[in-house]
Amino acid sequence: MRAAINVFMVAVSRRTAFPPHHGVECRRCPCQSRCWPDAGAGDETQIEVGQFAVRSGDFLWRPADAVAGPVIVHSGCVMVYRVSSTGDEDVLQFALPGDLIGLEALASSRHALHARALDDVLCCRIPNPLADGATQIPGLSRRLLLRASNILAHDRFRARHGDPTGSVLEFLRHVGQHLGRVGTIDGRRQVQMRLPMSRLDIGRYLGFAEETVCRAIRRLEEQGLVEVRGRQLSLLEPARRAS
Amino acid sequence: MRAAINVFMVAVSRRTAFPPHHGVECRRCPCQSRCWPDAGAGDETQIEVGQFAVRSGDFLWRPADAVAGPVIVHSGCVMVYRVSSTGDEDVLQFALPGDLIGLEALASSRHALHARALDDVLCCRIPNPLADGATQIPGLSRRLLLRASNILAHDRFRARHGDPTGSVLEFLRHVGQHLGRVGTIDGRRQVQMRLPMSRLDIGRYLGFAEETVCRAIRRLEEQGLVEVRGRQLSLLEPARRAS
DNA sequence: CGGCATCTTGAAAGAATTCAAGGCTTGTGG
DNA sequence: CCACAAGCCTTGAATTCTTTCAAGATGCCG
Repeated sequence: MRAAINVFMVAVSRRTAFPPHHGVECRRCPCQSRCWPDAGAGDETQIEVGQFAVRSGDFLWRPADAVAGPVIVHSGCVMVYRVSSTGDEDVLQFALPGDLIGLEALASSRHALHARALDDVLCCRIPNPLADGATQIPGLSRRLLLRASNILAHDRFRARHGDPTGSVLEFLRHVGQHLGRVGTIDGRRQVQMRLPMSRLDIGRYLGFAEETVCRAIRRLEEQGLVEVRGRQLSLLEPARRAS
Repeated sequence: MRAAINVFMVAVSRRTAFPPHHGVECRRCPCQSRCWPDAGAGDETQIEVGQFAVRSGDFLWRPADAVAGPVIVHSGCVMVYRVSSTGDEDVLQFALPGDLIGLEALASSRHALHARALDDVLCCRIPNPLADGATQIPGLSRRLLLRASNILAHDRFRARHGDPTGSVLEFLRHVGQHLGRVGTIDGRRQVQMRLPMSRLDIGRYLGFAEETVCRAIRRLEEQGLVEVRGRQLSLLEPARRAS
C-alpha cells in the first residue's frame, strides 16, 4: 500500500511536473499562476507550502478534526460536504486543481465539514495566518483575503437556478474548464474530460435527485451539446456559421 | 426631504445610541461587539469608519459603481441581489444590523451586484485594505479575513434545503435573531418583528415562487409556530412541558 | 470472470409553479 | 383626518415538473 502511493506520487508528479518534495516555495513552483491568480505585480509574499498526497476515498479532514490550515488542490478532486441532522449529504464544493479549500475553517480550531478525495489527490497546505502563535508571513492575510473576496464573488453563482438542464450544463462547463483537455474533432472544438464525481453527488451539489441529473445530461446529449459515455464526457461547442 | 432624513437619523440614533457623526472609531462605539464579534482578546486593530445614511429604496451601490470599501449595516436592512441575463432577480443576501457586505467586491474596482436599502438604513464604511495606495491599517486584513472565514462557514447553510416550509421557518428565525424583540405573552416566549422584505423577495432568496412562500407561512401559522399579520410576525416558542 | 456500485429508464405520485382574481396594507395627497 | 391608488398579499385551480419507486443495464475493480 505504501508502495502503491509512492508509485502514484511519482506518476502524478511526472504527469504534472510537480516537485515531489515537501516545503516548496510557491514563487518557485511552475503552478504559481494557477494557484495564486490573485497575486498582483509587486506582491512579494513568500509562501512556503507543505505538500502531501491523499488516496482516492480518503479524507483530508472530517468534522472535529483539528484545523491545520487551508489547502490548495494541486491535482485530482476533493468533495467538501456536510451531513445534515437527517443524514442527508449536502455537497458544498467540488475542489478542482488550483482551488483553495478550508478557508471557512480558519477561525475555528476544529473542522465542521467533510473533505474527501474523489481521486488520488496532491495538495499543498498553506500556513494559517490566524492561528495562535503562528509565524506571521508578511502579506499572507492580505493575499488570502483577496482570495476569499473572489470566492465570495464567484461561488454564489454556482447554485441551482431553477431548471436542471441549464444548471447541469453550467456545472459541466465549470468542471471542463479545470479538468478538460481541449481537442478538435470534425472541425468542431470540444472539451474532453472524465468526471470525478457520480451523478448522485452532482445532484447533492445542485439540489436535484440523481435521476434528474441523468435525464438532464441525456437532454443535453439530445441537444447536441455533449457526448457522454459513463463518466467520460465531451462538451461540444455549438457549430457557428462563418463570420 | 433633506429635513426628513435628518429627523430619521436623530430618531434612529436615539433609539440605538448611535453616535450621529462621521469618522468614528469602532473601539469607542457601543456597537463594537455586535459589528466585530470576531475580535479576539488583545486585538488592537483601530478601525475608523465613515458613517452615512441611505433612505428606503435607494441604492448603496449598483453594478459598475466604483468600489469604495465594505460596509457594515448598523440599522435597517439591505438587499444584495443580481439581475441575470434573463432579467430574473436573484437575491443573494439580506444584510441585517451587524452584517458586513461588499467583501465580494474587495478585489474589483467596480461592483457587480445591486445593494438596495429596504428600510431607512444607517451604515459604516470600512477602509478597503486591498485598495491601491490605501493607508494600511495594521491588522485590518487579518480582521476581515477572519470575518470572511466566518461568512464562508455560515452563509452556505442558508440555502434551500428541499422543503419550503422548513426553509422559510429557518429564514424567519434568522431574521428574528437580528431584528426581533423578545416578549412573553400568555407565559409563552415569542419573538416579534416586522419583516423588511416582501414575500416575493424571500422567494427570490430561497428559490421559491412568491405564492409558495405565502403558503409556507400559512402552514407555519396552522402549526402554531408563527402568528402573522402582513409583515408583522411573531415567532412562537413551541409550548414545552415543565422539566 | 464475477460482484458491486453506478447509471439509466419508465411509470406513478407528489409538489411547486403558473395563471388568475380578489382582498388587504401602506403611503401619498388632498 | 380621510380617501385613493399602487403595491403587496392571499387563495384556488390547472398545469408542469421533479421526485420517488422499481427494475434492468452498464461499467469498473479485484
